[in-house]
Amino acid sequence: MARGKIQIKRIENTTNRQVTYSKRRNGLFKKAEELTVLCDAKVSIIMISSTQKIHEYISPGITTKQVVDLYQKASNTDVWSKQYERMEETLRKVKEMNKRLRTEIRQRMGECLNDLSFEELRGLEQDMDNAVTAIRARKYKAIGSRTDTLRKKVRNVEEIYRKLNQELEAREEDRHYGLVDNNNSGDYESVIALGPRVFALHLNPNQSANMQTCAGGSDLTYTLMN
Amino acid sequence: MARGKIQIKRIENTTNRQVTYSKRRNGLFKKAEELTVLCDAKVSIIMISSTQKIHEYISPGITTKQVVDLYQKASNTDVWSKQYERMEETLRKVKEMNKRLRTEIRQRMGECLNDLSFEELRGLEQDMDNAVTAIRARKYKAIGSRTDTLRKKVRNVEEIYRKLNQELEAREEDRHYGLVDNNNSGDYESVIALGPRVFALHLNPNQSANMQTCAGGSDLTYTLMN
DNA sequence: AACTATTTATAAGA
DNA sequence: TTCTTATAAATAGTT
Repeated sequence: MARGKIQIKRIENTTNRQVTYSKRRNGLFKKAEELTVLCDAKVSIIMISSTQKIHEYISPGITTKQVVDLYQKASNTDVWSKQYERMEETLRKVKEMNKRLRTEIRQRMGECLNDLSFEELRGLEQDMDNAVTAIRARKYKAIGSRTDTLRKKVRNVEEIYRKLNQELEAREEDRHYGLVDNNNSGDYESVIALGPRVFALHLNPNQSANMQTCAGGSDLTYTLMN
Repeated sequence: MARGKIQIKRIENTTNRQVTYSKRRNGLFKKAEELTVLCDAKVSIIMISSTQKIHEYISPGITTKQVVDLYQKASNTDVWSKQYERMEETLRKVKEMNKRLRTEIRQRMGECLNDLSFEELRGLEQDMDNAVTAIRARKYKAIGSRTDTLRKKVRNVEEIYRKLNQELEAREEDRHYGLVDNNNSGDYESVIALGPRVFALHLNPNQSANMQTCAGGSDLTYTLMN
């Protein structure tokens, strides 16, 4: 385009090629800039030189990412980067696995048994029987430990009852001898009712145990095991 | 650049702007093409006009995707972040669901029951019982239809047996009167053993049915129902 | 990187 | 849109 016309074909001389690349790249970017301003357009240029260097132009007021996103949207090409494709594949597989798991659960719930062969049905039944056995065993174990806890609570209550009775009897005896001791003994708080030998233990309904609750008089409140 | 210099600023007249956009776009693409050939480079141009139309140029031998991937790698800009993030989130959720499904299956197999409460255990047991019942019912149904098939096979064998016996007796009678008929009768193939009235029916072991197999003599082979 | 002869791009008009 | 064409801009080859 100056000092002689040139053929549009690869410049074999490396230096010349790189110089021309640099000059024309600037020319291209300048044109892009003018276009941007004159026509109120947005331009993204990405160039890769023969030496694999990357240069870009992007119109002011926009990012390359935005341009590419728009391009992507418009061209309906959203399966691009390798990573994206890999992730899509993974997602597909995980979803597939998910579906299979759901089917298996449904089968284990007694649904969708139509596509099982007789042998598969037999296997599933066997499997389920074993599972039920395991679950039942577990449940019994849970019942057992729950019962143990309850038994301990009962023992705790019985202990409180026993100590209270002891103390009460001791005080009764003391009264016979005209002695009254205001000190508490033992590691529990005791409030002794003056007057008739009646008291109440406030228990939660499910902690009732084998204590009889007597009506009237002062209330005795004990902290039970949880 | 011709017929008078212009200011590089937005062209207010819409028509002029669009005409200039079109002309300069072609110019830009032509320059990009020349650059591609002369300098052995790769160029990607994406342009968005003021009317939001998208045009692109891409050098031969490469795709816009490839250019953008390279650009992404070089600039460390995740152009796809939005979509990528969305997909990542989806993948996370699906994997989470997957994990829960696996746990549920394991529990339904009688494993990993530790983190279930007593009530959950009870519910699971109930559920499993129902499922086992359904599966067992299904199995019995399958057994039923299998038995039906077997019964039909037995009837088929009995029928063959009956016809053979009939024919054999007819022949015995004929022999009494000195007559031998070489024609087969009926829609089945019959091979009559000369000599003692013994024959065998070859059955698959599981198709044994209630036929007694007689030893010795010639074998009669029949095609049984499948 | 600068120069400049020449080619190329293009603004305005048709 | 396309063609024309005068002129601005780009640039190949040189320094």
